[in-house]
Amino acid sequence: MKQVRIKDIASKANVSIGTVDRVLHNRGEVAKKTKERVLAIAKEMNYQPNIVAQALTTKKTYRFAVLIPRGGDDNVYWLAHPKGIEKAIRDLHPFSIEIDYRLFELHNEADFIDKTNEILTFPPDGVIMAPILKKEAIRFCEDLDQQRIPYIFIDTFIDNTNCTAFIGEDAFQGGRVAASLIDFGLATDKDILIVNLAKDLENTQHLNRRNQGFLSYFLDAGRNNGMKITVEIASTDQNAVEEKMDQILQQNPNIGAILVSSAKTHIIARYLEKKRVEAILIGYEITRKNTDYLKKGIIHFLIGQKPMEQSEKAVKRLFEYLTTHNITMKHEFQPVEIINTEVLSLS
Amino acid sequence: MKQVRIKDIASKANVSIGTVDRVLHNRGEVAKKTKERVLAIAKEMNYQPNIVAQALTTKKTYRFAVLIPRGGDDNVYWLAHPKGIEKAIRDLHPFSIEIDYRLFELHNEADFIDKTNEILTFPPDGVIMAPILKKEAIRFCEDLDQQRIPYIFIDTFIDNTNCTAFIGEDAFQGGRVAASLIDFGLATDKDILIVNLAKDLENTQHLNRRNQGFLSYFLDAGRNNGMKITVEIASTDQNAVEEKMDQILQQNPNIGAILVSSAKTHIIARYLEKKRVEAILIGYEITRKNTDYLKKGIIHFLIGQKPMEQSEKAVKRLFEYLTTHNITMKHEFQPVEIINTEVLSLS
DNA sequence: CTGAAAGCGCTTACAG
DNA sequence: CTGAAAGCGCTTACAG
Repeated sequence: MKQVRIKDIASKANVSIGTVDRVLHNRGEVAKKTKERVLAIAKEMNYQPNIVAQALTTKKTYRFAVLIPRGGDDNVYWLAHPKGIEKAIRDLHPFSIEIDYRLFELHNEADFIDKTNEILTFPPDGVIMAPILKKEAIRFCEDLDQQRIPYIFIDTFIDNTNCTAFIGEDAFQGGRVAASLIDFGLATDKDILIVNLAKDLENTQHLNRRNQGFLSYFLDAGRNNGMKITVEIASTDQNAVEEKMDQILQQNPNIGAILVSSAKTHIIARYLEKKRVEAILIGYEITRKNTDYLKKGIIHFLIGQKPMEQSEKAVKRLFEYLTTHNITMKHEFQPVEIINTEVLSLS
Repeated sequence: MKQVRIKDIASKANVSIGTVDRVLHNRGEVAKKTKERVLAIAKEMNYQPNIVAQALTTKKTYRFAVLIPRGGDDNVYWLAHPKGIEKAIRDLHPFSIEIDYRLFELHNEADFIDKTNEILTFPPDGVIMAPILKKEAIRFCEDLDQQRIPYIFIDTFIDNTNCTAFIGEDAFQGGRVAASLIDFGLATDKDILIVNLAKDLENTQHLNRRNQGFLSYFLDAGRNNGMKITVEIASTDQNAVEEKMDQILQQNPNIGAILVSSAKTHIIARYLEKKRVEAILIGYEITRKNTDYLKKGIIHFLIGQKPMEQSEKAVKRLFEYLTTHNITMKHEFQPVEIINTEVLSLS
């Protein structure tokens, strides 16, 4: 079981270590026959490069491009990802990784495309991306495939691409978790309101999966037998929200709990606070605006999808892939976490 | 800011690199004057060894002793720690770490002392320990100090030792989290029963902190204004538990929720199941026996202290300390997690 | 007490 | 197309 070195391969294949290296790295200039022989032997001996020696000689700095939406005070979810990336870089010390952040404006296709083009020109050793804009992302993946640059998806998954890995939330399960919390805290005869609150139907697929999970919980096992009412609010404008919510609550006086399927939970929280409506409120994402209402007791629970951990894993997987060509797990669902004020005060 | 090598120190000090190495590693055979000169220069140039080169030449395998209680089917908490350790070792690849597990029988002082002596004889490069038996642990720490072997505490902290770091649960906060969940699900006029269920008062300090946290929550903010009743059950024998619980519940018919402050929650769960008592039940630790009752809906939530993560961090910290002498964080409280059936099905 | 040389496993010019 | 040599930063005998 001891380490196989290129030296061992070389002597077995009757060539020099230089030739083995050329074969292993596909740098050409090797006779087809030799190449095949070396490859066969390497495989047979189960050669794994010593990445310590590699690091020492090349002193290579891996360059990763990170293509995600720009975070901000109103979008702390995406602000968290870079923190996870920095954590991974620390963990990977003393190997050297350089991150090239390309942050695009949410919902701005042109900006997204610009950023992808920038990435293609430097180009990086690997890409970590949130393929939120599906059409544009697929196009980009094709370009990356052509340049043989590996890429990992975070947050959102797209089928039929050659992504090295995907790391993200199991949205369906996230919905079930939200449901189980409401089920625990709500009287069984009360109604539940599901609010889909998102500008431009952003990320609808994700939100739909959450809602499916939410409803599936009650179909399977829930004690609650009140109505489940769903409402779409396409604007986050406070007035629009108020008007709509007033109307719904008036028509359904028996509502005892509200689920917001997106990170915009704080908007409904603000409404409940202003109108002094007593109801259980549960939503998604540990953003500042949300946690403020959590602390006030207006939001009862938040379901978090651990963005830091997602990005941290993405960097580690990509590095592992580049150094060893191993893929640990193609699809990895990050378990969600249940957050309330008390858990929050610890982190 | 580029890397300083021993070569740079050597030329500045007008000695050979061999001498620099001898000084840096305290291997003697160096004139006092030279030694001081080299040390001064190294410090001035802020020399940091290149651990990649180091690893390549020495092929050193770090040996860590792990002194924790033996896990088992009835003690899955301690079974989880080795998993975290293995995870850390994988993450630290290609550096080589060898773990020497010294698992002692809980509450067996003689066994604990035996194991500490075994550790002192081989001896390891560092120790990760759960200093549960305070007196014996302090004695051991003194021996380690003398041999200049660094040690990290997990699970339990002891003051006035030279431990490199501590990683564990914030038990007080864990109690608050449990309280907040009961507060969410329980009618405000119902009573709450706190069960301290532990053989031989094991780990009482930890359990006490949890209970203090639990009660502090209701003093601070809770909506519940029922009674808080505490009962000690010193035996985990099913009959003893039944008798005691029968008595308590008869005397206090208004109890709506039960908190078990230890991992023995499943014993109360079994009681509730058998007697068909309807009550909210919350406890600690994600053990198999507990999660079985979680799935049945008899335990509603478990508070987990992420044992795997604790041990994983311990290994990484110790390795970091040995290679760089940096201490990232002396005390690190692992945030607790809220677990119910739905979250569980993800992990 | 000190220095010079060899070697860890790999990559990178360079010579043929 | 292929091999031999130098070098990454460090440690380890060995010679003096």
